[in-house]
Amino acid sequence: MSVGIRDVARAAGVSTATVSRALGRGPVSDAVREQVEAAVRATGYRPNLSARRLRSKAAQTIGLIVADIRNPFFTAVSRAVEDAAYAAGLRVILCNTDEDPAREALYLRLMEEERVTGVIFAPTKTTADALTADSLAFPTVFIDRSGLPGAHDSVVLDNVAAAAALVDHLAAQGFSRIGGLFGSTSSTARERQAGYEAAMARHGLAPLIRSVAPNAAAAEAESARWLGQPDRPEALILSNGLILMGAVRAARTLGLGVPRDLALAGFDNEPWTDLVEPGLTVIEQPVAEIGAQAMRLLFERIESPDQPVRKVVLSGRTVLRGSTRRVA
Amino acid sequence: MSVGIRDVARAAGVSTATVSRALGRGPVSDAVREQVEAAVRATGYRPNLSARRLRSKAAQTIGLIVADIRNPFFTAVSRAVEDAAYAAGLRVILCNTDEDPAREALYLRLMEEERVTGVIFAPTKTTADALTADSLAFPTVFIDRSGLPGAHDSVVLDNVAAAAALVDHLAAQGFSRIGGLFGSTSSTARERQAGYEAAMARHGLAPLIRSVAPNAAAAEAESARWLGQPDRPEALILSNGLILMGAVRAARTLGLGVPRDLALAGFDNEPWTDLVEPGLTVIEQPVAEIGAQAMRLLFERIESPDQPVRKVVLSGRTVLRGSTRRVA
DNA sequence: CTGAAAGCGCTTACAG
DNA sequence: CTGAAAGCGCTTACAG
Repeated sequence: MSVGIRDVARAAGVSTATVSRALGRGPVSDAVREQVEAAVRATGYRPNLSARRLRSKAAQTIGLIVADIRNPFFTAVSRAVEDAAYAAGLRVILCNTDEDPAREALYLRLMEEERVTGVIFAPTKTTADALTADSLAFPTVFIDRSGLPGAHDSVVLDNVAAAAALVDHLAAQGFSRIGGLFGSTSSTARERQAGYEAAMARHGLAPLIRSVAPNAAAAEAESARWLGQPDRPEALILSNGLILMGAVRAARTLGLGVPRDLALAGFDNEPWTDLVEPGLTVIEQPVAEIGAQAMRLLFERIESPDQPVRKVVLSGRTVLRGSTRRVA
Repeated sequence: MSVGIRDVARAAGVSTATVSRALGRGPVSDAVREQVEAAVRATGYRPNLSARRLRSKAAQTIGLIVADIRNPFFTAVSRAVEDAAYAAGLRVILCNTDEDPAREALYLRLMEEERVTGVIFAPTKTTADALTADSLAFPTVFIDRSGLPGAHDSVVLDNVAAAAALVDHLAAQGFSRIGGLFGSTSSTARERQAGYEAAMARHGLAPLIRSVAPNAAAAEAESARWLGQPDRPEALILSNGLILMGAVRAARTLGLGVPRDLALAGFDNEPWTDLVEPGLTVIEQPVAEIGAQAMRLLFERIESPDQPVRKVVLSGRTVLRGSTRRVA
């Protein structure tokens, strides 16, 4: 029924070992290689990847575990990862945890069972804090988020500097009641919060902090509560694109004009942020670079398992738009 | 080094066959099952999925091949597919073709080599038209797009009706120079174009049609050329969310007010479409339902390979917003 | 309910 | 460069 390597061998008049070599990079004569290729075409043979992986003990697979595939940041990063992986002849298993530690555990177990070559992972803070250098059975690079210091290779944004840049800009525009709404699940949100706090202190301003599940619906609800209060902030910093969207919706619903009644600045230069009036000031992350660097670190870790742990910190770019312009 | 089923068997004092049964749904005594589970915990055993798949000839895997993962429509559908798959104990391989027939061929081949249980596929028109009922070695459900009539199960929108609804609305608002910008790669764009043409004819209006690669950059460029002409349309229908975004950008750049200088209506109720002023009129697709129905068709096809081909046609919902309001 | 044995479809030393 | 044979780590008839 299904055609296997034996059928190809028979058709080509060679052994299965030779077929295997001809299809891989083994040493075979040109004449034999052509015979084998003809036999493959004639039989419609497709190698069984499960058998190949089992025997060769090389899964040729990398796992990509992201926190939320609806977040364009992760879609963009994952495209960069996939491009690099397929260019290197590796397949990608994409997993989506929804910021849920239970699902993270599930997928990490799956990675073990797949015997993956390596993993790129954006963990929740809960999971990251529990993972020591030797808790993972495969080479792993953290992305967007870091874990215990020195435990894992990682590629992250300079979150402290980026958040501070937003505060500096708002302060320079004359805003002083600057609030910060940060995600509750990631080390990255904490770092952005720390950068915010440090910068606020530097400007002699009192910090106004709330945290929220990093999705648009939760952010909208929390923003609406906050902005509905009489002593509401006059400017808001939002720690990612989803939270930024939630805040924009809340401002709309409450009838707050941006930036007249409320200035807005956030993270992630998503395609819609320059389309909503008057344009949203954001930190743009080098998404393609993050994905590419993560793959580079992963490949190098696979090559040299014992090399020191590395952390690549990339700078964000501040994109100034109308949402933070001081209205006289 | 790595712990295998033999190590577990030894630790539990049973045969490997018994371990295999205890881990699966084989008949084993409760006492033995507990011993085995204890041995699994003690040894840290993780089954090798490649070996399991090879031996059992059940990949427990479905392939999901989408045209563009940057398109939120496909991200949304893929989440629905994944939820259903993981609930059924199946893994998902997600592939992204970028509307490129060469990449589609590559991934279809990969699906064969993985011996997948089934595939959900959003093909380009080029590939769809080349795929007869028996050209695929695995059960397949087309999604968002259909192929040769009766060749494959599919879940699609009622594209003709949806496009007509947009034309009807614009015509009712008094617009007559209504243009249509459609994607160039999918059967779906063609159907939307057909619905547009029929409705225009019904209203006694002359069709104005252009087509473009279905991405924001190409759509922006084409829209800018079109809208820069003196006899430009006074209203535009855009065949998906990416093209809609491109058109919005072009209108911005040209300084055309919406809807004063240009009315805009499109497909896909993406989160940003109600945020850009004055809100964009769109057809909302039942994305979760599309994913869930596709999985249902796929499961039923796997169950009953010889049942008749089915096509599920879902209705879109017209969401009216300011972008199509007639300004006196 | 349990075990011994065969075998899924490949690749890879080992010889030649 | 090529072939015969072993074996990757499981599951599954086949017996009992």
